[in-house]
Amino acid sequence: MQLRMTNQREIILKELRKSRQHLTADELYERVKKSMPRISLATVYRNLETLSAAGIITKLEISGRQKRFDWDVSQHDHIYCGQCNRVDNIDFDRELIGHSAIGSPIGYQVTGYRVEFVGICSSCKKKNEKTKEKNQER
Amino acid sequence: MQLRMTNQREIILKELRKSRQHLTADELYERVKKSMPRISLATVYRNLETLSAAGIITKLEISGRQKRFDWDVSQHDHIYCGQCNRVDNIDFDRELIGHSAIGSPIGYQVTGYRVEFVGICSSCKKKNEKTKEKNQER
DNA sequence: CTTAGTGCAAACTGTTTGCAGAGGG
DNA sequence: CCCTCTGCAAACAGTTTGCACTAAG
Repeated sequence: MQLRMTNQREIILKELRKSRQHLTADELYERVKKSMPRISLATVYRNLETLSAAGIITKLEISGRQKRFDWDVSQHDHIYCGQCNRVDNIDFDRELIGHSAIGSPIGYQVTGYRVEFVGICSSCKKKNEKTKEKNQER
Repeated sequence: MQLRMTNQREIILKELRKSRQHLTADELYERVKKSMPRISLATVYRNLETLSAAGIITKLEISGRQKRFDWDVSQHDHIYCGQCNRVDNIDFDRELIGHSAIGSPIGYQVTGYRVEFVGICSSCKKKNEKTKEKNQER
């Protein structure tokens, strides 16, 4: 099966890369629609699937309901905001987890692992402080 | 808001603990139905939510579509089979990941992290070997 | 030309919710 | 008795799919 570089595929890829973020399919759909109003959400889903299968982008397996897609194919870890679900990259020394660290995998053949950090992003932090102030006013 | 120990809640909890596994809501529903046929899936969902909010069980934030629930409340990490999505516990020295290991969290206040191992479970491994043999026969 | 890709609508999966009635404490 | 919990059905969110048509190579 060979890949064709269609117009929609090109725009999807361009928008994802331009965003420098970890977008969901529908976030990307909203952006792509601006330059290609008749594109369908299904096409966005299909292309994200195809592109990640081809290794051109990465599908993020992250806690939470929505899948996110990463224009950055190099291996790295993520942190997500427990409040707004925003995802960002995080520097983290993966070497720390050697295979020696793994105990009894009960018959599993371990093929990999993911480290996922949780936190509160700066904009939610600010939001919370404002809410707190408001509550104190009452 | 206080918790009532209803019949259905008790059975749900009992079945989850009895299973010694990391069940999804509908797997649990199937089991509970045997002793309480008129229970609804919504009740199972509601109770799993309530019980995990109360800290009596744990809701697993695991890659993949379905949520799973763990009768074991103590902190531990998991490994899941990339093929059948089965989830098991894994021994892993969490001390290895000190906060020192974390690089630039770009304004995040880090509250925690999850380590999730991926692999192929023993029964899928066997299944694969059999399939391979069959293919060689042809 | 051939066949991968598209838009649309409809299906599907996992989960949540509104409501009226049931039953724990 | 009160108020949380239940069963049911319907709604919901995110994603996938069948189909006839379009367009890339």
